Amino acid sequence: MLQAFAKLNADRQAKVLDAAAKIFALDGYHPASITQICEEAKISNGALYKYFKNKEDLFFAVLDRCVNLMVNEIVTIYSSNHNTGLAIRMLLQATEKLADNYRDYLTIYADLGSSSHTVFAAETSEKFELTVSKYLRRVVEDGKRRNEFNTQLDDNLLTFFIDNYVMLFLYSLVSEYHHNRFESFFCEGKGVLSTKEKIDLVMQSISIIIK
Amino acid sequence: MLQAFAKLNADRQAKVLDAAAKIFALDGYHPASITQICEEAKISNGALYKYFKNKEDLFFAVLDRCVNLMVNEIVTIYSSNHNTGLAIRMLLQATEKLADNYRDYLTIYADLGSSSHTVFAAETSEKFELTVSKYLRRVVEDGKRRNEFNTQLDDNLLTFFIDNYVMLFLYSLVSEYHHNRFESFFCEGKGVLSTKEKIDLVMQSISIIIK
Amino acid sequence: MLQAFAKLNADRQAKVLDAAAKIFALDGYHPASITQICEEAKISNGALYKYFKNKEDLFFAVLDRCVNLMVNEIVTIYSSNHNTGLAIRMLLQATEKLADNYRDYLTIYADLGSSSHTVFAAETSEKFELTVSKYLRRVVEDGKRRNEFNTQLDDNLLTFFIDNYVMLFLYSLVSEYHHNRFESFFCEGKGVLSTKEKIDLVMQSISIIIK
Amino acid sequence: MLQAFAKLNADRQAKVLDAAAKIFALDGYHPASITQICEEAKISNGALYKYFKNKEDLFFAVLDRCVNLMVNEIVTIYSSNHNTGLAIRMLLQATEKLADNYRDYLTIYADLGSSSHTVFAAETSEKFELTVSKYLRRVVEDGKRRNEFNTQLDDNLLTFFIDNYVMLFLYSLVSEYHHNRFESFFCEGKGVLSTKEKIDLVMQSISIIIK
DNA sequence: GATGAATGAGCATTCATTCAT
DNA sequence: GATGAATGAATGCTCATTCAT
Repeated sequence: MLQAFAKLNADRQAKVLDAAAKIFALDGYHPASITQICEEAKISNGALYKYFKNKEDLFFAVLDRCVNLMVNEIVTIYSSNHNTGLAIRMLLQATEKLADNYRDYLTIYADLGSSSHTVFAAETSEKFELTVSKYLRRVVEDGKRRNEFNTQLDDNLLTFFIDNYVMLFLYSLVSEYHHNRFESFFCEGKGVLSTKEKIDLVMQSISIIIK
Repeated sequence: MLQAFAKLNADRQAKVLDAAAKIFALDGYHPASITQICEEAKISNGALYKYFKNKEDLFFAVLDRCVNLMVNEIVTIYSSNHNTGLAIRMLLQATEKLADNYRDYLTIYADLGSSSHTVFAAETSEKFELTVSKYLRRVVEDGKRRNEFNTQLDDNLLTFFIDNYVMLFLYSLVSEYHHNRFESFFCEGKGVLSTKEKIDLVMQSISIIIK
Repeated sequence: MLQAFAKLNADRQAKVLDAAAKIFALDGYHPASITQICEEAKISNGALYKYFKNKEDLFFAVLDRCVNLMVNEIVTIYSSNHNTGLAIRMLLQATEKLADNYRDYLTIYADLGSSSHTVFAAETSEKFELTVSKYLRRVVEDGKRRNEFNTQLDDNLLTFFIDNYVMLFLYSLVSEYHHNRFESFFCEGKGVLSTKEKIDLVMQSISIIIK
Repeated sequence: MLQAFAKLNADRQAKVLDAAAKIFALDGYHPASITQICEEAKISNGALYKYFKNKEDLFFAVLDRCVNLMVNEIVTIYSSNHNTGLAIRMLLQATEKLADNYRDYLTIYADLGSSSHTVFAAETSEKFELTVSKYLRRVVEDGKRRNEFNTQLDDNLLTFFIDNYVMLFLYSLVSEYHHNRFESFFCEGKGVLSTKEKIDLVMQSISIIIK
């Protein structure tokens, strides 16, 4: 990101990044075309290159916004103090909210694991994963203190357990492939599960470990 | 896939598809270059277009082989009749074996969820997922019959529960990103978990539901 | 230059290099456009990049041909054995011939001294300069042996002396600027000096040192 | 050059032109970038286009200053009245001084002969060449009057003779290429000739025609 | 008057695909 | 049947120039 972009007002910044996010989410990094992004953002090609050094620089800026949006969403629920089940449900709902408001960013985040994005993944994902796992670790510790778990699994395994669900739930919100996979277990490919129902199913599944 | 390719002997077919798989696995579908694939396969550019209509057609052929290899691996353990824990462990080990012998194909499979591959995912993934979930459903049913579970979760949720672990374990074998995520729960990014240890951790986690 | 170009028959090679030379001569390296060169050569954009790694690679190929053509021309007069005056005149006539048959290459050669071409000059110019100065040194040595000089200047200075004329004569053949400068001394900018006349003037001037 | 530039005080004018000269000298006209020039001159992009109609207009302004600086330098030695040898040496020293104080301008001047600068050469070079050749003609006439020449060459050829040396000496001061060529005659590429030594060599060479 | 953000035509280069041999 | 040379549309990117402020 270059100086010129930092100087833009937040609205215009968001407009450009959202346009880029849209195209990157649709096609992935490599097939996404700068021309298309410029059209979407309604700025000229030259303007984009005043804002960002190159395509990669733009992508990193999108990833940055991506992480910020996601981390913010977690932060809003962070200080809450609920019982284990509710705390987990709130994380799932925060994820749902992200998918509603910032679907493109969430899609990009979910794509970071794919091989063509390996190069970009490292720094980016860590920040979000750290936020989520910090949240979950607190949930686990609080839960243990309150004696709400009915299992002897250590904290690491419990956090891992819950995070797996959160991750695959997140994927199912933005990837057709993962959505289909999710549904295949419950409605034999009829494609009718709403997000609310998915949350309920995840919660039922997680409830194994909760008293 | 065109007639000309079908007529090739199996070895030559495998050589071409393996070469394509290697390049597709490395870069993802779009960045992968036909020229590179031809070089890897030691065939001429023209030959490739005698075998496949276009890049997409080639990719589908790779996906086909991908699914066959993976399904075969599951099929070899299908008829076995073990207690629930061992049956699940065998599935994880089958996955490990795939990563050892056909890493490129497994990588491609793991990439199918990403947005730039959405177009290709539908038909392909279903077949493998179906095989796995059929296997797991039998494991669940057998386990219930033998009263090896200590939970009231219905069959769907149990299958879903186990499959989630299998899926993320699979991802962790081929995606650096998912491998790091996996480790982050257990060794704070020191990057030292072997596949065997990962299997043990997954098994510990899954053991919650087994008596 | 890539393999693909080496495989082309000499005619086609020449056609491509001549087209490139024409454009490079007209505009200089940087302003010259690949598109224009392709049009001139009547080959597709893609073909050019099968033949040469990039614009620079193409330019070096042109420079190579340039030096070869020029060196060849000198070589044809090399073995001759004339008195000093005639030997020098033959060098000037060889240069004239180059300007007639390969004007674009000679133009490019003359441009190598300009700052935007500094990067390319080193290897290229040396070869031609060496050929010329080897020729002139022999002329000087032979002349001295035959006692045809009426000056005590050492061999280096004599060679330098003659080469200066050759160089500026060469420049005057391809650069409007140098042609005008040349004429300014003799016909007050009327622009009427033929190449033959220029050779005569140079020979008159050089004749100072010859008995 | 636009009105706005003419209104600037001389210092500011020089600052802008010197900046432009620096960049033009470094890269040649076409590759030189307006942005870089503005940065060098510490003025805004917009300001430059208030001062000059376009890049070409700016270049002409630089050429104008170029010629003025060079002509001035010659003018300072013009009225002197020395013997032929010294008069010529003074011209070479004036050239050396130009290279010391206004290297960029001298570089640009030396580039005017190259094909990408043909468009700009005409008007510009004439003025300087005229000054030089006027100076040399006077030197030649004075020399003849004083009977200092030992040759029958007519005035034109004598002026041409001397000017050739001056020109190539000038080139050798600003063009690596011509410097190397110069040295190649005297020190076999060891790259050790100082400007003073070059002047001495030129003077030795020219001394052929002086009694 | 001065700024510097915005423009968009133009560039070098790549690559899936075709087709004459 | 097989080859690999040729194609040309499309890409990321640059830069002289304009113009609202």
